[in-house]
Amino acid sequence: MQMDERKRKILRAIVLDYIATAEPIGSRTIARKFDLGVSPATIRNEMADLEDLGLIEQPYTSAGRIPSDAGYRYFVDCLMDPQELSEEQKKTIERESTKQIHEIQEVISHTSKLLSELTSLTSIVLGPHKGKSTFGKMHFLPYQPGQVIMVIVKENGVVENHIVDVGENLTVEELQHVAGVFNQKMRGYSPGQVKRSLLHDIYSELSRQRILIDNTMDMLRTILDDHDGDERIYLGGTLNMLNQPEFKDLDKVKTLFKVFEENGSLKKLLHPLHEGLNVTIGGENMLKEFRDCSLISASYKVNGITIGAVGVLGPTRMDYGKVIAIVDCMTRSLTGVLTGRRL
Amino acid sequence: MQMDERKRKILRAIVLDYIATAEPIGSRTIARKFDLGVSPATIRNEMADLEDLGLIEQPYTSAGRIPSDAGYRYFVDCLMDPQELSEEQKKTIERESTKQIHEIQEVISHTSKLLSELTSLTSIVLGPHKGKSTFGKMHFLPYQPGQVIMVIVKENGVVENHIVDVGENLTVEELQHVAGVFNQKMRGYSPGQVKRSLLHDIYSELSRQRILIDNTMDMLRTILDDHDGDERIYLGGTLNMLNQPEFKDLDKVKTLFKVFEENGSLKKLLHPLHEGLNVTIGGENMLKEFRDCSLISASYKVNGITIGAVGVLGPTRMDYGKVIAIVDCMTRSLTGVLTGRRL
DNA sequence: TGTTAGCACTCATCAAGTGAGAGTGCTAAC
DNA sequence: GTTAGCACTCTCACTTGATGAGTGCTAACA
Repeated sequence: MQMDERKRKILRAIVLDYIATAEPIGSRTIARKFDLGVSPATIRNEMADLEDLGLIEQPYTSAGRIPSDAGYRYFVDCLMDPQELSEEQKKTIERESTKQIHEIQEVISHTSKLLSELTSLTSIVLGPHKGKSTFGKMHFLPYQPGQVIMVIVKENGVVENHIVDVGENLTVEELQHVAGVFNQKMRGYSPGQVKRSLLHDIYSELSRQRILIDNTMDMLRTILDDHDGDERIYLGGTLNMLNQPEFKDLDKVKTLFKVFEENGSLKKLLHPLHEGLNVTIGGENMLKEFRDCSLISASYKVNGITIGAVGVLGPTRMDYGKVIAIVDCMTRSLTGVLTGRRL
Repeated sequence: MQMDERKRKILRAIVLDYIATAEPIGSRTIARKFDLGVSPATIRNEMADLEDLGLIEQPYTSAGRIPSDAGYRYFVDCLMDPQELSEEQKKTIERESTKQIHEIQEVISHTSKLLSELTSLTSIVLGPHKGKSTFGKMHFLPYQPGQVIMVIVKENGVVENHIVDVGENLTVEELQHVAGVFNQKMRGYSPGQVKRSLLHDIYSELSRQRILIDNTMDMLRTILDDHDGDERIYLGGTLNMLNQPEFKDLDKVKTLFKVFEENGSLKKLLHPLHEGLNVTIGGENMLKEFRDCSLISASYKVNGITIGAVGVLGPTRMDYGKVIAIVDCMTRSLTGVLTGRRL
């Protein structure tokens, strides 16, 4: 059995109506709402075929039909008219995106908020990963008696500072000497890679400042080995999920929000995606908790290099056309805002 | 009508049983479960009195009774036996509190997590406010061509760093000169307080570095005027609320979580509290969304000065004795961990 | 041969009704 | 002052029946 034009029209009608109403749709309703020029009986026959093809299903005997995952997939791939955002919406995105250009974190979190507001769904944004977290350069600055500020510049350009206990008061020259040795020996390494010999070198060159060295190495370990610090997950509009009729069941809400809470799995969800825009429908999803959800995601770039991703999560019954258009526009805008900017 | 010993016993029984079962409790059940030595009928008479006193109420005619807000209040103030944590629990708190002593943020967020786990309720922790965010000292460090790292030490000891565009390449000496002027003129001021005259001084002393000055002042404004940066709210175990029978209604969950999302109101909730431990029951609460909730909160100190607060939020029907003991122990432990430490 | 009308059948949903159970207030006896 | 007894109330869970939407099948139709 093959899909013909009429089957396609009927499937399209079912998907569109179900997206709009969240109610199973019957042959009669299709005939009434969509002008296909055939009677409900004919539509019934076609629907039986569509069910055999696995594109639609019945929640229970003698209810209307709803699209299956495969049905949504067919719809997204073949039936959907590509949707354009209105000029007004585009302008909103442009305006909002360029509003907070101060810190990159603000840009990202603002993006997340905007996405969830525009779609009335949940947005998941994977913050920029910033290249390898290896040692670049170090400075010491005076702080309090017995303590100094250690400023670390990582090789990817990220700057962090921490307070380090010195042990006893050291002179500016001594501090500069210590920093100099670190800078000379450690560039490009992570503490895990620092070989015994190297550490030995540092110790032997700097005998008196043992406490400082130990504390500094401790600090470096926590700073540089902390891979979670980069790539933060930003969630927006999680509450929107509660408005979806598919989540009027408390247990579903619980399992869903549990996933939101531990964002490790969310990272996995967004990570392995291909370049450009992806649509993941229902069971195609890696997380079983998201079996009833679809994810529209896309990667964003800085200076041509993919460094993060944004996604919109909603029930499988979502307005794919609209959401895809919004996500697409958003990543373009984000890429535009970020390009030419130092992270 | 006065409270006598028997009335107290009955009220206590009602509160305890309702806390445990979440079901209205009748005279017969009280007589059976609690050994008061009187018959259900007598208890009924006493319950009628307690209802007249406003301490208990009936959800509907001929259901059992449940405590009113006033009933809980009486229970907490007069009837509750002060509860001690088991040695094991105390040890857990001690051990967990001292585990993450690295960053103060980690200590706080860990506290929040621990609190919600121990109570199976929602924890709200108000992070430390760090005194006045006024200018303390500034350093410049080399970064990229045309950019420098500006390190700001605020008067409260907080250190932050930001990248500043220099305009053109300046020498280390020039940078030090700029920093020196800032350090001399601005200590103790917030940018809002910087008078025109002072700014004029800085400009006139540093003619060539106009771009650097402008960018630096911009940065300072955002860094020092950002009051929200301090006093972050940490939430833990929000999902625990979903396990409470009083929140099996989705609409309640929605309004509750809406409050969690915008943490401005949460700050208000914790802020105006007195020193030491507070119990806020049901309608006593400032937020109408929390009318069905009680909040056990306490402030914590560093070196004798109150700098933040922790709270546990649950349904009015919560185990006050246990939660109070936990919150109390927790703030003590937190105070202990933080005391002697620089923020 | 594809399309349509008719019809019997299925199933969820809703409203009304019913009985059990828990609890109360009142009264009268102890 | 306390208690037993009793009529009464109200919720809850369950049943029942009507309704309506929708289906699949069959036979007639173009």
